[in-house]
Amino acid sequence: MLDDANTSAISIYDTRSGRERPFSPAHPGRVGIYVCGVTPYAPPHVGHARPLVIWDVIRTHLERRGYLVTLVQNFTDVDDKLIERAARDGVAVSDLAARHSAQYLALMERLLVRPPDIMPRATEHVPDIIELVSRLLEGEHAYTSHGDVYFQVASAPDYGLLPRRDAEAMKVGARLDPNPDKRDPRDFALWKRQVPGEPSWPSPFGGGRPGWHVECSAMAHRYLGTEIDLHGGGLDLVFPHHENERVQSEAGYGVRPHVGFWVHNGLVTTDGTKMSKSLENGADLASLLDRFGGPVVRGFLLSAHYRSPLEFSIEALSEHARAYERIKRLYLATRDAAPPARDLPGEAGQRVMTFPDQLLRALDRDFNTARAFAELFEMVRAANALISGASSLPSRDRENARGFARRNLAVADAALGLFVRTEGEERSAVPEEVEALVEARRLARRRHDFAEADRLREQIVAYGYQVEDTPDGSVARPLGGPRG
RNA sequence: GGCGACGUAGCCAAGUGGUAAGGCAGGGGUCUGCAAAACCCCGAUUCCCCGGUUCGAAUCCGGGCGUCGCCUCCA
Repeated sequence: MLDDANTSAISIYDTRSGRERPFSPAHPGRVGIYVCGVTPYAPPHVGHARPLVIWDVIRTHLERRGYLVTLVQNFTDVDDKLIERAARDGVAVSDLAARHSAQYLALMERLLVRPPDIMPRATEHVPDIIELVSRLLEGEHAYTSHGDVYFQVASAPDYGLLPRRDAEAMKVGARLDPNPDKRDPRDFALWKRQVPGEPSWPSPFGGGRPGWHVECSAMAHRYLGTEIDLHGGGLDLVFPHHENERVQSEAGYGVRPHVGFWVHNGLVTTDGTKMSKSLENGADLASLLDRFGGPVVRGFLLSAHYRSPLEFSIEALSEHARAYERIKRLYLATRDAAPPARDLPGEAGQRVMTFPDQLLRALDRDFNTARAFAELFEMVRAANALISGASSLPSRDRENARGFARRNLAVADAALGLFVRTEGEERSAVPEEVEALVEARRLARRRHDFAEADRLREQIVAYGYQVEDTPDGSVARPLGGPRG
């Protein structure tokens, strides 16, 4: 099934215009995406996982619709926070950044996220940053002040466009910056002068390091050119980060607009408030992955539309784990099914056969993963009804339904990333002792000694397993349902 | 204080003008030695409140109330 990229009906919500618009890239058939990554100074929490998973789905869907996608996601590996933390812990900034970047990549893999095409680091693009700052100085969009370089906000007449805020009001409303080196409180640092003990690089405007915001403009330009089709990040980056990035890119590279669609994801909250590293109320991503497995955490993050706020709790995650179990069970039950050979009867049959199209259509509409899951669950119910349940279908049709289910789950897996394929994460084998108890119980049931059978079941439960009797025999599963 | 977003069943959550998806929890049934799983049936005469536009509004407009976010650390 081939899709013509030019006729696909993808629409995307754009923060700048405040509405959903039909998507079309600057260059037909190709999409350049820049997503703001992290400043690797602390272990990630669930909130950091959201954009990772969302952009994995977006990227994959655009590819599925025929686009050639380039996804760039950066590491801002030199920054105030990093410097403070490194000083506090008595380690080198580069070591701290390297350690947390590596951990971030490992967690990304556990979330079943494909690595972005390019993952640039700010420290490896200092020449690009210097070049941009030089251009801004030449164009008089920036000025130097005691070794610092500031962007002159007054030179961007439309400042406030992205956050849709009044530029003058921002001047008044801005927190008073005690920095007398700035001409305007809204001005922001492009280059920070060298401070002993801090990382620094030589530059035409003196030794120092990049300010926050420039690195993204420079790296996006380096890998994607002057027109970025999709630019993403958390909603909390809209201002100041993305707005500053926008004005400096447009002023420095002379393109406007330099971004087609600004795509911002809603924030993950706990107890009704935003999760953040500084507040330390974030649930540690690594421990959640240990407890629930990649697919469940991933599915939870996709269970709401990406722009909605998402309230995190162990209960919410557990609830999603139970929902996921329905999908996983069908997956396990149809793994060995042969490909579908002919049409399925009835309404349920229609539902099952048309699923791939329904799923893709849901994603066309601003990557509506919540709706995609609804389609998935409806398909699962219809497939189960055909395969087992009250189905009166002949076995040939049932087998065919299994084939369609397998195909559908493969499609859903490709689009949403539902199932782990690596050995290490697969469900661990049932211990021998438990297998022995299952066998003993089978014998007890065969001689109709149900009291003994029930006693053995209790023993199996004591091992943390639950036994299920199916037409194909009895199987033990870990309590809490299938994992990963 | 300014700007923005959101407010849908017990809980989570789709739905942007045509008469309320899906999931979890709960109740009843089928199947089963009993369970589990699966399937079937049951839930908002109604979408925070009040007005307005319209033949028709959860959806558009105005005004309240509430929650959250941003206003130079932030995914």
